[in-house]
Amino acid sequence: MSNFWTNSSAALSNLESLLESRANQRLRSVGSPTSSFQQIEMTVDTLDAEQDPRRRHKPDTVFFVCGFNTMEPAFGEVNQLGGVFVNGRPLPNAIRLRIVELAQLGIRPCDISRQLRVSHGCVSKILARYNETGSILPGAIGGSKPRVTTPTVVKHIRTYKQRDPGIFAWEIRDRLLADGVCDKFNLPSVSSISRILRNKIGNLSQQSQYESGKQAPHPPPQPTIPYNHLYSYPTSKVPTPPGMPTLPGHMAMHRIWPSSHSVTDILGIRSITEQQISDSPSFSSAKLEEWSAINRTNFPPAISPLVNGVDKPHLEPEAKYTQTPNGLPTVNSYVTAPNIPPYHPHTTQVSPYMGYSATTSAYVTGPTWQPASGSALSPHNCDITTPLAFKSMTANRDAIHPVTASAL
DNA sequence: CACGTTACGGTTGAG
DNA sequence: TACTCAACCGTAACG
Repeated sequence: MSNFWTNSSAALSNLESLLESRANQRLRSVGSPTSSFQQIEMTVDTLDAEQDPRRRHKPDTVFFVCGFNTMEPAFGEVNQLGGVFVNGRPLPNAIRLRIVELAQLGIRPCDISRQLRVSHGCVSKILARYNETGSILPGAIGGSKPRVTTPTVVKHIRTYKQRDPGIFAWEIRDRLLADGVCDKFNLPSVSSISRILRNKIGNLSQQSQYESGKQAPHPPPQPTIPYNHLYSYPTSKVPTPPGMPTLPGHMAMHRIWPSSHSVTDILGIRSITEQQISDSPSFSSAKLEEWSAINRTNFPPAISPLVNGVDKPHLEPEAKYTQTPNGLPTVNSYVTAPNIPPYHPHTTQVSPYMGYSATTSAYVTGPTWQPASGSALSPHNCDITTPLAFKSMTANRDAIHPVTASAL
């Protein structure tokens, strides 16, 4: 264990210098800091929007770089570790990814917490979620539960009322349960049923009194989709990625996590591998299997070879998000600061100017460029840089995301 | 000291 | 359009 710790620390150290020089080189190559930041912002916003259709028209919490964006600047708070966060909003994907990557390198959560200046509870939560779902991404925020009184339920209520105009709302409720139309979780309240009877069915009972004698008996209500199905994100909200088989109903019961949303895909591995395959017929399919064979459940941090190599099966939980195959973060691409600035617990409202730009990855810290405000605070400014996992992938990634790459 | 859990104050977005 | 409410968030504190 201690060996691993030593090794990973050394590796990390080497990697830091490697990436720092690489990032600095890139920054020089793109010109002014302004253009760099703007490019990063564009890239990051696009990527996040692609990852989460619910944010498609609205960027995630944006840590706008002061003076680089005409939009309203975001403000953050400083936690006890000196990291900047926005209350109520998820950490940027870059940070989330870093957490997972560092854990994969065998770095202890407490150390990750300190390095990234994220509370240990948050680190714990993100790692636990990653272990469970394979995704680093936050859950879907906001929205409402699906309505209980679905058209199917209303239809059945109508049927009951037609068959027995004198039926009470509570009896309807019982029958909905008994017939399997609803379960205890999505059973409408008596008041809801009354409201349906009043508003949606109206004079039906009266009408059916006249007609019931003539009508053929209604077929018994067919048990319909259980609530779980309803409560899980409706499949209509889960666009099936191109080339991905549509999930069978029982699969949709779970929160589907398309692999397009996995760390692997966020990092662009699939794109890379696919590209390699298409570009090079000789690319062994075993390579792909290699990726996919690495099961997330074999997550022991010190053992699992690559966080980025952990590909998610297509049927993993969490269907809320979609992501383009190139849902690539620029995680590995932020300029590191040689030293972590001291924690200044002055005000609780600071502008995370030098922070990670926005949502996904790319964030730039350190002395490369200083904001006009002179704020030394950099959210999650840390001295850990790129994971080892993708060292060999960077060239390919650059090709895939020229904008992102050029910004760094 | 490390870490899992939870209360809290906050944001978000469908209904 | 404004509001509600239940989902989520990360932090801080506790054990």
